Amino acid sequence: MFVPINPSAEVPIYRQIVHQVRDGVASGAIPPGQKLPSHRDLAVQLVVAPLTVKKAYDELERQGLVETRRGRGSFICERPLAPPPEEYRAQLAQTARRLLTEARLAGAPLEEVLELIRALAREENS
Amino acid sequence: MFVPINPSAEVPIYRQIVHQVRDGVASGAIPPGQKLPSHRDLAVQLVVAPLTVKKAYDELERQGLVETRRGRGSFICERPLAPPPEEYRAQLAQTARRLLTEARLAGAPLEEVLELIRALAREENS
Amino acid sequence: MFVPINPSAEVPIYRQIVHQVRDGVASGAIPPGQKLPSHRDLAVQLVVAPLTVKKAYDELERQGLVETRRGRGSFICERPLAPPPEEYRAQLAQTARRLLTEARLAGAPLEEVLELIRALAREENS
Amino acid sequence: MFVPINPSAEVPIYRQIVHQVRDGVASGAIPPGQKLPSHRDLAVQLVVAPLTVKKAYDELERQGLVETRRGRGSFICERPLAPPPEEYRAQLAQTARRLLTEARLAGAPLEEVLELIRALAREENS
DNA sequence: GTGGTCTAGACCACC
DNA sequence: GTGGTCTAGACCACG
Repeated sequence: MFVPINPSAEVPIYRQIVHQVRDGVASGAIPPGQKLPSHRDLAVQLVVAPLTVKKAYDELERQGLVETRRGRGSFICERPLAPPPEEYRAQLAQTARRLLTEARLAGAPLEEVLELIRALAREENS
Repeated sequence: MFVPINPSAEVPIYRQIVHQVRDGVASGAIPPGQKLPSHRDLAVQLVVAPLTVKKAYDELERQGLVETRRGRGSFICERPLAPPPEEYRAQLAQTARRLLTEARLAGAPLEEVLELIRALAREENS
Repeated sequence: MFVPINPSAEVPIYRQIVHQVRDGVASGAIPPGQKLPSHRDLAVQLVVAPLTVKKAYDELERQGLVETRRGRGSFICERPLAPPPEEYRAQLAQTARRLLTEARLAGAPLEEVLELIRALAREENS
Repeated sequence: MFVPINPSAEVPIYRQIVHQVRDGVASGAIPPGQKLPSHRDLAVQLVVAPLTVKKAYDELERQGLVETRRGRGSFICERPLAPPPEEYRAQLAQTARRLLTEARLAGAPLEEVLELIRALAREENS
């Protein structure tokens, strides 16, 4: 369920974990209500410090994606999240813009970018 | 030609500068061979330390997008880049994946993402 | 493990540090996986500014010889390098050519150059 | 007789010119007594500033390799140079050491380095 | 004037 | 404690 962490990557370890959970939820791989591993267990599995996993879970809780019940563990929220309306669209546009820039510099035409996205979407739905 | 820096943004200042130049080249706003401002001048213009601009220029040079001639200044390369084929496509796919994740969590359907990209592409071509 | 820096040498300090590490790895004096001193500590030891050591470490990382883990430190890569095949041989030939030129102008015959190299090789292997 | 200058190279232009002359003399391509082009002519040919060529000629004169006669031009000295004994051997050893380091990191065995040098020596003598 | 390097100190995020 | 970034100023070599 979790893929290995890259400790040399530029994005901090705790955020790599956050992304993994968010991706899992967005793609449906992790269903609402699902119990997450204890931060200690996940730390062992990912070969990182327990505090680091804890920080990721805290971040997810702050984002309203995860709920922690004392003595029970951490769970994906049933109604995962209220999409913050405007701000999020802006973020979306910015990521899209970066994608376009990268594509241009790599010499990939627009149509190829669109096809790439369609392919990824199909892949995650299957 | 350069837009203001956001010194409190999460992405480091030097990288904001890198992105501005890359975006400019990708969109055609900065033509090949164009001389960039001296790193000192740009530092004044952007209200940052000269070393910070220097670091951005160094990075761009390492990426093969910019060429520096001592005593002359820095210039956009004539043939801006030998696209590192595999590696870059992987990067592209990863950015695309992040875009999809963000869209899903924001509740935006696939078609809306595709339309957003098309709109941005049109906008930059006009 | 590190020898003193010559701050008045023509070759920049940060590159002297790069060379020391490269030499150490090439000769086997610094084994793969070895942790390097923190750039602050090494700065104290070599009596240079921390940023200068940092610049050297960054360069080594770009060369694929060193791997940096945030909050952990910098380490010699386990499989130190994927030798960039062509480019590196060209560099080798160029250095060899400079050696020959220097030898000729110093009046040293070819055989003496060869013997010098053999002697250095023996010395480092012992 | 002169090969193009690389204005983006790390080694300064004037020194690239110095090297070209030194190499030419060492290999015999430029015979003693040979007249060098005027610094203005060479500047045109190499597409650099006249002052830069002048600086290279000055350097060569300081090294005792070139002699300038006012109104006549610059000439390679008849008895090109008194080899500064000790200092130069030390320099030689240092260059040899760098060659060995590069070779090791490129994975080239000692014998290959020796053969490379022999090949270059043959090449220049032919 | 331009880039190349270096310094001494600061603040922050991460582990 | 560790790396990551930034600053403000300095000096030098180059063109």
